[in-house]
Amino acid sequence: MPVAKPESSDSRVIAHVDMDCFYVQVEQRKQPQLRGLPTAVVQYNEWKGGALIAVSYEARKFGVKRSMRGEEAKEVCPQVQLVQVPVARGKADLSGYRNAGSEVVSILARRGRCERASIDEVYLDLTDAAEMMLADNPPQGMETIDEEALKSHILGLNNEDGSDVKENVRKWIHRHNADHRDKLLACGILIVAELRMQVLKETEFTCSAGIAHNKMLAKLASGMNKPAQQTVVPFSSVKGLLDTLPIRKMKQLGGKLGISLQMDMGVNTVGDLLQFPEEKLQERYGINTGTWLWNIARGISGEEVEGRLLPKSHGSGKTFPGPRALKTVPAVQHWLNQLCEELSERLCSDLDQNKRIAHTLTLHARAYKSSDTDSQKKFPSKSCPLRYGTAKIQEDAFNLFQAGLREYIGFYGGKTQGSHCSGWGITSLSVSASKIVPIPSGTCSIAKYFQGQSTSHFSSMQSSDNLNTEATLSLPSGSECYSEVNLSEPKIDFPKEESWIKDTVPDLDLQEQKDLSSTLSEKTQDGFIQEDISPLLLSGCLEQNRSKQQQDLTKDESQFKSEYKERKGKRLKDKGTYSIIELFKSYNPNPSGSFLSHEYNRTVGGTDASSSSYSRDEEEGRREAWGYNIDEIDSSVMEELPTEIQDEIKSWMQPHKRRPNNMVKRSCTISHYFSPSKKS
DNA sequence: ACGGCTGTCACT
DNA sequence: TAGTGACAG
Repeated sequence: MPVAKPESSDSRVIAHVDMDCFYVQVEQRKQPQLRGLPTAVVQYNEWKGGALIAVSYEARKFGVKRSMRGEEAKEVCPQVQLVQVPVARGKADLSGYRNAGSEVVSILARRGRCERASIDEVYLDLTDAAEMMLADNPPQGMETIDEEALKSHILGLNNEDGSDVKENVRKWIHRHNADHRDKLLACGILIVAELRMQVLKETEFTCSAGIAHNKMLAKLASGMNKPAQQTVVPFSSVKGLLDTLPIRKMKQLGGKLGISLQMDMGVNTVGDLLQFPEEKLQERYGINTGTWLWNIARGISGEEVEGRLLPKSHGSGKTFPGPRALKTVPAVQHWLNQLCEELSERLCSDLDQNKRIAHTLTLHARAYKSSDTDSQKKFPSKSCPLRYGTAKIQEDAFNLFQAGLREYIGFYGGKTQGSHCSGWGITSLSVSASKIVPIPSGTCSIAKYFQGQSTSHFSSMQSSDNLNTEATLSLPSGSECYSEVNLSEPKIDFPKEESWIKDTVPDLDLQEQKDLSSTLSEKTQDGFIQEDISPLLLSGCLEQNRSKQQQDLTKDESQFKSEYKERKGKRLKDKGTYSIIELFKSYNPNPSGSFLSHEYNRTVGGTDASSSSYSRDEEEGRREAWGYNIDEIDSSVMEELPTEIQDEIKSWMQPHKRRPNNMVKRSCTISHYFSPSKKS
């Protein structure tokens, strides 16, 4: 359910940039001969020509639509060029599109806070850039306005018949008597036009954009004139825009909530919403959503543009529709292995390129169960701490699947009362990695400190310091080491054939069932420290990049594990006497240089800030990734450190400023421009 | 037999 | 928390 956020200001300049039929453009850049031709991107060509997932504007003119099959598209447009999505490991591989999206983001992030909203959409907060332009070189004083900016669409601008549209736009941008908000938007027009031209020049991709005072309106506007155009929503046009806008066109109202508004409340346009008092909406839809609805009816949306250039999770999944459903455990395992391979690859790239580590692995599946009492039961999602390394991810994912399957099948091991074997089938599988946090980069002074005071012992092991600090200081709570307990659990050996349930799943009594299905969650509640496993996790990824002679490390892993456990216990017990310095000195699981050494050099070299690929907020996230409350660090430990380092640690530990979830505030700055009764 | 594959967010 | 569901493109 949507939630209302207070609006920080009603004169922000927010842009929403939306790539035009992005997948098509990516394919056309690969194959320039396709440019200008009606083109569509399809995935899985086997069945009815595959499903269309992107359609060029040329093809749309012929009536080709997304959600058509390739064959249908050929019927309405015989000359349509169908390009297949790349396939890897037997599944669609979207990495080319993801990477292309990153190219775009890195350009758009140049002028202000930038939020990657999806693979092909971005929000920008250009308020500061616009204010600066207004102060230094306001559009009102410019002699010429860029051609691309003049092609903008300005909602509410009176274009009488025969009038020169561009000339009207030029006048609007040049107006001296405009209010502050419109002048800011005028700056936004110029900035966004420039950014879009940059994108075109550097990536060959066109995009469309909306420019307004908040995200909701910007998003609405970006879709109004496509492709390759931009649309502006001046403050004064908001009411007129929303009045007749079909309610389902609003973001978040395209689903059940929108239907309910229509069916239950008779609301067909956003304007229709205005007649309902806030209390009525809250009564029907809850306090948060009620206020949110009341706000959006008035064009109020306080959502901030989050500075985030990178995704918060990675996933890899595949569906197995109908007859293709997976019916044996080995078949599931095979596909899980493929999915995990892809996921692992992406996690390693993320670690390599962005210095981020994912902490949670989740398995999702959909299943059907014929001949059973509750066949609509959902296959449960399961998650566990994520260990790096393809084989480990595969192993963990498979265990999650088995845990889910046991729960899904239920107490009787798949047998119904009539001792009839119940068939199950898996119709979709996906694995995802979440809780991705940056490896703290703030270790600069710590690294210097130890480099300075240590002997050869330390200097030869610089690269692992990063890991160690991360490992020992991070987030409390979570599991000790999932791998040690859960993975050594007895596993069921499945036969290759379909009837394994009948043949091999032992009949378990109630208590056993309970134990099995709750194993995963129980093991994570032991009060140990999640990041204790980090170096182990990482060693999995390191393995892949490491040369042979470095592998001696791996064989010491179990020893390292138990030492680690000891130390951790000690730390928890002897809180007052344990030294942070001891922690730093004692772990050196990776004596040779790893890929992390380059990160180390970068930060120590002091050139990090300029070369960082993080947005400002992500840099903050890096510091916050430690997630420690300063109070939780024993003062005697802190005192051992030089003040310089104490200060740095304190700076990472600053608590989040966060509003409680149910705090609903409303800005009336916009609302008082609307007439509805007492509310303003 | 399904739109497939991703991704985010809020609720409980 | 972990797990679920809604929504989007």
